[in-house]
Amino acid sequence: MKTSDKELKRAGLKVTLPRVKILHILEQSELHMTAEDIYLRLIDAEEDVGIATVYRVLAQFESAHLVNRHNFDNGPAVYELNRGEHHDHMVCSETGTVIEFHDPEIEEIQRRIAARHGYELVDHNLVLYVRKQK
Amino acid sequence: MKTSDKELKRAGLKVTLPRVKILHILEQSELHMTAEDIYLRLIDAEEDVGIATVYRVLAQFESAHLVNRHNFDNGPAVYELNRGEHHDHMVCSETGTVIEFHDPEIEEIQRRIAARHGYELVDHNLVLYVRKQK
DNA sequence: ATGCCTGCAAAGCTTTTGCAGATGC
DNA sequence: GCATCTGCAAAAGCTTTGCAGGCAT
Repeated sequence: MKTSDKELKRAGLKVTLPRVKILHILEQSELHMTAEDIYLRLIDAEEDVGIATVYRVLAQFESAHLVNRHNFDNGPAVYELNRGEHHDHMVCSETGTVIEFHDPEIEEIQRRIAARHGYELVDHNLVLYVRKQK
Repeated sequence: MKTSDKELKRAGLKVTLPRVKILHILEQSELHMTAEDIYLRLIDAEEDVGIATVYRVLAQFESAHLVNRHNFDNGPAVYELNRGEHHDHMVCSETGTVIEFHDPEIEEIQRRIAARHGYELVDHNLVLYVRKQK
């Protein structure tokens, strides 16, 4: 049994063709994919999977923490495989390029800000909108 | 002529009843309102304004930097009057309370992170999800 | 065999757009 | 008077849901 199959089992999900295919697509693709991106790849591969199933599977994967979903600005949601290391995103407002980064200092400051208000940090969402330097 | 009328003029917008009403509602309300919230207040006030106009006016206000739009998680977009001082948001994941904060240090670090990748910071979106300390 | 899973189509929800008439300047 | 603006309704874009049949275990 393949490791991706185990990941599905561990998440309490039956090992079905759509789920396996979608997991593989996420593993072998660019970082961020919309449900439609994934759907088109399935069509390309002659797999007969409906867009509704793509959304359902992605929602299940998200609950199981196999993937993370992001809502950049407006536009459709994008999904990325959860590879364990937390990171934030930087989006170029001109080209749409997405860069990932991680900064321990910024995370620490966030914790302090929350604490200053009597809270503890559970999660956060940080997106920098940037432009190429001239 | 009222100051809110001047704000509209300055933005290159004709002073029309829907625009004045929407601006007043934003001035006199809780921090974050959806287009529908605003629409309902207009209905309440017996103003005959369509939801399409609310969206159009809010988009114009956003272009004119009179309001800021945020997309928290999914759900509808929320709008808030631009009162000049930039701030970020902290949302309590248990009560839904929204707290505004501003931290110059975090802004500076963001600028540095962008610069480190050859970009300049245009804007950012930071939301902390927090929980009351025990 | 059974309960979970899927495709299809239809509906849902938020937001945008086309158009003919109304309004501000 | 003329361009801009507005309400209405319809469409668009993304996502969810109901249902009848299919598949994994």
